[in-house]
Amino acid sequence: MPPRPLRRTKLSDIIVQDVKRLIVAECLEPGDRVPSEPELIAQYGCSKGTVREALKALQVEGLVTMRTGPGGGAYLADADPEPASRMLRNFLHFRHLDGEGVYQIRKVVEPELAASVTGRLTPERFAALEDNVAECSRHPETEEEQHRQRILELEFHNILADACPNPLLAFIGRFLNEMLRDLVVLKKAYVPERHQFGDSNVGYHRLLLAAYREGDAARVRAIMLAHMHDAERHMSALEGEMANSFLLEFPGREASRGV
Amino acid sequence: MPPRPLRRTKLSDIIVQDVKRLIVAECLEPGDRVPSEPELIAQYGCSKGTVREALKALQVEGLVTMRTGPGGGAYLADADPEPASRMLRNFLHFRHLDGEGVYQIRKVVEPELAASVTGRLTPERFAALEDNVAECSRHPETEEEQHRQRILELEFHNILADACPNPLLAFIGRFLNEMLRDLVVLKKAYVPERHQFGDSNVGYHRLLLAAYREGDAARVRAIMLAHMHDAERHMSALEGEMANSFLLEFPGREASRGV
DNA sequence: CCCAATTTGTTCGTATGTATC
DNA sequence: AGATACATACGAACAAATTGG
Repeated sequence: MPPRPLRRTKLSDIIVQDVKRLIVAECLEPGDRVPSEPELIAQYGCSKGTVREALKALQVEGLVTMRTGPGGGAYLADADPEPASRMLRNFLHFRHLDGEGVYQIRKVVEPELAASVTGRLTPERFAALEDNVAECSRHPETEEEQHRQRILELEFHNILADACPNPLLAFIGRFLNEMLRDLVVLKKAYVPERHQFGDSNVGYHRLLLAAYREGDAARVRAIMLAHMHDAERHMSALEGEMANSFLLEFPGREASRGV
Repeated sequence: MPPRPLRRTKLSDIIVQDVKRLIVAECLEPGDRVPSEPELIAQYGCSKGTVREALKALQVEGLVTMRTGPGGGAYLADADPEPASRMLRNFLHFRHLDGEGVYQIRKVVEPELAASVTGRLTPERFAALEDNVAECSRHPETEEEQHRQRILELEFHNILADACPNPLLAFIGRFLNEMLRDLVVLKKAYVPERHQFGDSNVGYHRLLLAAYREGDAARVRAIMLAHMHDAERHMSALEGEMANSFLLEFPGREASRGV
């Protein structure tokens, strides 16, 4: 008989790993059922609290969602970049990443991303891009509206990311936009006289649309590169250091889902 | 008066958010104490299980580590890219990312990363790079050793990432290497006759070292770009589709910590 | 509309392992 | 070695949410 069970690895962690193995072994897809609380309790002969911790971990990792009621339980969540994005912000909270750092990456990523979606823009996305440009072209009446336009300008790049067939490249692009968005939102020392920044951005966006219509990937890449250099210049003139509170959720962040 | 307390958001999630707010408000750093189980129980007037779930969530997010015994409790973990990396793999498990996709990003990220560390390599890192090249130059006796050399070749790029002052750029570089590493580890259909791939890689690494010694960032960038194009060529000839089991932990993955 | 079944969410009490003093 | 403080784990119960009759 085993006098000491001697588990050095916590049981809940084992359950987490086993469920992950189950997911890949059974080729489960989003929406499929994974073992529920009672099932896991029976399978591992442990208490409710233990399996709840395991399910909580899977939940935080964005792999499952829990539903109450009959037919409820744990279900495989559909792929969501949010958990990865959140963890990456957690990580960066303890490092210092400034606007310069964001643009160092943006200058190489955005041109590649933009060029790669040439000829892949659906009419819907084209319309969304044109709507975005139109919305950003209006002269802002209030300072708040100007603020909103800045965020909308970033949405232009998110639409391009949505069209990008490379999921990792799209993720990186969206994440960079998110970083810049937080910076804009946080920026109290917002300088109104710099609305020429917005004009400059919209100008580049218009050039990009023209290049997309002609399907000229090389020109798209060149325009986007120039756009990034220009934006970096405006940005570095504006801000000192990027605010380091990536741990927090800001109002309106969840609004950037989809489109 | 409120007849129904009506918590629509789960209490454990509120605790998680509050603790995060506390971390940024108090400017806590890795190693600092965060409220322990009994403290949170008293503060929120809830049960153990609830605060345990909250702490579990913070643990999965890589923000805290738990210690037992007197003076134990929850402590702020030092910044670790692993949780973000894990979540990103979770996300990509449900998308399809192939070798081509990895190299699309690698071709723009690695040259930028490599160029940015020019003049920033400490003697220790220089020695590590030279050791790496020496180790990879030895003619592999067994197939297993050849396999190990491939992984070591990726380590060359990780050393460069360690020297990169941009934390996000470094993370992306390391993550791409991790993806390729999993591909190499998984690759059963490993083709031994392609050991010229290794020779090619080591050749580029030697050229990079020479350019670093001269502090020529432009040449570093050019060499790395050529290196990536060459590696992509070898890679795409080798593999069909990248294995999609990023959820799992592979043996030896934890060995990639540091250096 | 209510009632009943099902499943998660939460609480209390208790016991055990483990590290510190 | 013993006492303390903390996480870890178990079990039984109740509350809340959801579904279907």
